[in-house]
Amino acid sequence: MDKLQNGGSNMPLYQDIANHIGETIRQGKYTAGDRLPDQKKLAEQFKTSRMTIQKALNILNAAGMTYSVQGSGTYVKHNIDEMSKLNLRVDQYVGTSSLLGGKAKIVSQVIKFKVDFPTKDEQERLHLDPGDPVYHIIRLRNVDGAPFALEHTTMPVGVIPGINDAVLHKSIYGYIRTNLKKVIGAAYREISADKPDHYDKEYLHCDDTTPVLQTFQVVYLEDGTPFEYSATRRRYDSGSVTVLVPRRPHM
Amino acid sequence: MDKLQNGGSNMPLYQDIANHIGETIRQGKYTAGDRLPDQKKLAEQFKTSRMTIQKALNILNAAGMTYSVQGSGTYVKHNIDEMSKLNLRVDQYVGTSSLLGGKAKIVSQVIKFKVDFPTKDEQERLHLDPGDPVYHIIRLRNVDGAPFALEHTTMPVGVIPGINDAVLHKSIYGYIRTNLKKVIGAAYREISADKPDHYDKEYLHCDDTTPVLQTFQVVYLEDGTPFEYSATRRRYDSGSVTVLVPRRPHM
DNA sequence: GAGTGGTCTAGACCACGAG
DNA sequence: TCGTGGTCTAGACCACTCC
Repeated sequence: MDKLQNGGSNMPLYQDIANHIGETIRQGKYTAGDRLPDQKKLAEQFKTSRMTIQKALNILNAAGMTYSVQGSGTYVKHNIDEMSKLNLRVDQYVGTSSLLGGKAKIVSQVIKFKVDFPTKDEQERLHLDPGDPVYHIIRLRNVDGAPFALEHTTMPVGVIPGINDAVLHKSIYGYIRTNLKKVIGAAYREISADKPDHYDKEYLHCDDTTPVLQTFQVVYLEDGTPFEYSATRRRYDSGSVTVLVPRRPHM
Repeated sequence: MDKLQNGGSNMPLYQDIANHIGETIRQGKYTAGDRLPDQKKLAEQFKTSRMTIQKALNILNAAGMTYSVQGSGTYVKHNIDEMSKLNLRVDQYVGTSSLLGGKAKIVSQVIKFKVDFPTKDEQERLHLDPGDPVYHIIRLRNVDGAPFALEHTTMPVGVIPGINDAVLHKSIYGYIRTNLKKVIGAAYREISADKPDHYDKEYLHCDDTTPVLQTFQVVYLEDGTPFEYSATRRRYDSGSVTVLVPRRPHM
């Protein structure tokens, strides 16, 4: 019947089932507002237990494709198309390199690169002692030949050692994952508008009436160690920052 | 023992256990980097099964307090303090009324309130036909007597009926939850910088060099029906928008 | 190999929604 | 009252790290 042709996948069963049901929905077998078969039937259909079906449905619910109502059933939402597009955006790694679909050509120009002791503010944000050195980096990001953003980055040398010019021209995040084999965790962002400073005027061609969109962020490793404190500044007409605010969770 | 004195709580057991462990961590019994007792021990300690303990730990992991490594253990993160603060911000309902801790006094001044047919853009965003009427609302939000934000709101009359002047001066969201008994779901936001328009100049006292921070959002009900399309405009010096980007989830 | 978390089962009872 | 999803159990096996 509806057996999974999973084959050599090493994915958990509930993940496979979630993908399978999600695919079924996207194919239009169930449309907006429809009720899915109940958990007992799904368990029989996929020859598994109800707990496993529930894990699968939880994934679909969290992904915004369906929602469950106790005593009633599990239903297909009315805006899957948009939500799945939005989830893609949220599901991307932090860092400018992935803001666009990865298709544009990004060239980084290093404007400043030196090592200092951290300021008071940086000590607090990055959990550092006054004697722990940090990199201070300013890079101009050019997209398809045009200046796009200015990135002011501070990183602790002790957490992310071995940064050099070659790394700066490629991807710092790739270096952290591949060479340092560290797992990147959550990030905290603060988005604000600002008047242009002299860097913005020089490199982004701003004048006094050109608003700047600033995304300031602290990024943490999986274990909670902060490793990046940065501000990305862009002209107001170069796009926006998108956020998906999920439905209020439990805790 | 470590028995829970839950008493008359109607919270699920795993939620109680998560709260309990979280409280223990906050009290400093476990500090940054410490490993928690393994799941088997926790199950014995709380007189429950391992599956229930896992659900509790999943909550703590999702909340950013701990993280689990297969084959190794569950550990306390290094930045609980910040993360819990950030989670509070993310955990709040959408709408200006909760941007500040709820302590400031907010007074709404209705600048415009009428019913129209939707524009092309609004039809798309709110899934409407050209003949479905919408409210067009502009409100000035004053915080502690000073103008703080301009909210341009569009809502479908068919989804949110019965809006009137009394509702506008209080909370639209409260009206939706309490009177219409509808459940609010996820929201999509787009944050950008902009030059001031004539409303901003008149009501927020902007001049030509004053950047404006605009938060544009579409809010959905639990079943995925979009019910609000709005733009909130503030002066660049009135604060920022904060976002917590969680660790990349499964789907 | 011992110890850990991740997955999965085959049941059970409870809470809630709808007719 | 019946059907639904939510919770919970007491085990089991597997994948992974290295205590």
